Amino acid sequence: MEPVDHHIVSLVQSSDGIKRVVNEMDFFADDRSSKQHDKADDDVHHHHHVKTESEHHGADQDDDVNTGLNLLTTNTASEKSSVAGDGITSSQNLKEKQRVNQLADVRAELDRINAENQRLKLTLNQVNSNYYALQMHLVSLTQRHRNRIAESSEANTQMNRPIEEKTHGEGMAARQFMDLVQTETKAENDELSESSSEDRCQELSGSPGNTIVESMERRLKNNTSRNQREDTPEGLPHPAGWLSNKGPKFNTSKDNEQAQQTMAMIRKARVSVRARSEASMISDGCQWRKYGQKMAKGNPCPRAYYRCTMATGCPVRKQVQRCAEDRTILVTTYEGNHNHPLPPAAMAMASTTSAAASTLLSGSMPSADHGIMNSNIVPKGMLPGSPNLITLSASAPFPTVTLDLTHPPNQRPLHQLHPLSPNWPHNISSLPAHLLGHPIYNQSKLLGTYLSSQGNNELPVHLSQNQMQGHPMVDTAATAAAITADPNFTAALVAAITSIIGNSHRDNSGNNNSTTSRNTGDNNT
DNA sequence: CGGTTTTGACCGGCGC
DNA sequence: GCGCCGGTCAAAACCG
Repeated sequence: MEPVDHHIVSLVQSSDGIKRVVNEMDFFADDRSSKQHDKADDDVHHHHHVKTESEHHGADQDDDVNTGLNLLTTNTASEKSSVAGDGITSSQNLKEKQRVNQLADVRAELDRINAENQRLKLTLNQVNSNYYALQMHLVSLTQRHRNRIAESSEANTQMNRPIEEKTHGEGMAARQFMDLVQTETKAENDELSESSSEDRCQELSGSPGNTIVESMERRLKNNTSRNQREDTPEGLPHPAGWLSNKGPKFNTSKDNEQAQQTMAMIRKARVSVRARSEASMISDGCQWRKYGQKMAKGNPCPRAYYRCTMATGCPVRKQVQRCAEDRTILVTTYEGNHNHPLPPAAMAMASTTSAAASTLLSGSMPSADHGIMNSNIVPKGMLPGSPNLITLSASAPFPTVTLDLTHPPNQRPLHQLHPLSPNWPHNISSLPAHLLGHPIYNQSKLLGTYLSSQGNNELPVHLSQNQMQGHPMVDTAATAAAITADPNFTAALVAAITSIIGNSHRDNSGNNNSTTSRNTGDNNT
């Protein structure tokens, strides 16, 4: 909303006689220097300019102060007459200026409040989404845990019962939750012989952005079968204090059907990552082979098509294209599911994009009841002064979630991103919350170590440990914060992966991006 | 020599 | 039916 007045200023400053008024209206001078007059901003300015015109028109009803509008084109004879010909005294001009200023001030305040309102709505929506996702995961974990308890010996039952009982408590502590996750993770490892190897492989695989979908599908499946046995999972904490009542629950077959339809739709979803990079392609840990390049309409930069070559027949594709407006931004769009386990490097990247996909998943659930997804559920520009991290769009045949990692670092200092800070951004806190317990979630530890290895003391360290010790949402969000706050995220990620993973997993991980390695010159490592 | 990139051809969907 | 467009194929070129 700030560019509104900024634009007013720039417009009126080009005129004679109104310049002083304009300067007084420049409430947002701080933003001026940071704004780029790219196409997107031009659109915003144009949008607000309409309001500016009406604003000035309203002022014209009281006084003949119409000069600002005419500045858009040329100074007309009528304008000159209105300024010089009517003999308006300086005091009247001053009053007029004051009125205009007050009007602009009120409008700016109104815009600001509206933006704040939208932001709060978004926050509420994200919180509900996070709670819903956690609910899904918790139901799955608790049910499996209960099954194990029923099948285990009494000794094991005595060990597990406290954990189970804790899950019944209202407002289960995160520490307890993570204990459960740990127990369940161990249980899953023990159950490897029970579950098919393919399923396990799927659990460990997934292209960036779709692993969470796979996981959620299985959780949904588990939840479905369990709901057939019992309507109310005992392990699910009561909504009060933990879950939102608005969160969709698959307690009926209708809900399950709808949810599975949603899953089918989401399976086709794409995850787009926007990151500033000089490289021709960001390194995400997978091996890719370029199979085509086309000039897409509306973008002078060619679009490159890659397919995953880490395993024969892997259906995962990705498209890489530079942003037309800002060619320093590289847009990578992933599609499909890996049919092979991912190396840690790829999973670290997946933890980022899966967060976006999970947001797509959770955020689309309510509207999915109608089979329609709202386009741009998170509109761009929703958060004044802060970057847009996640954008959902269903305008395409398949829903697309965009994870934006392109915001400048000085726009949101890292110290403001500390989880304990009151300035903790709500939009970031909505990120990968329900990666908890997901296999890729554990890779956050790697990512946190990567980031800390880059010498940035402000970045969260030992994320996984902290998450295991009772701050799952906060520190997972800190991971995303660290990612998004780092303008050179790709470089940091690649360097860290190379330094840490490369030693022990040199064979199948690290900077194994053939395309990137070939384009070493433009890789920002 | 094997894997990858390049690049024109080809295909299918979609709108007019 | 035709053209446009996005996506893919595949042969040739390229590279280590």
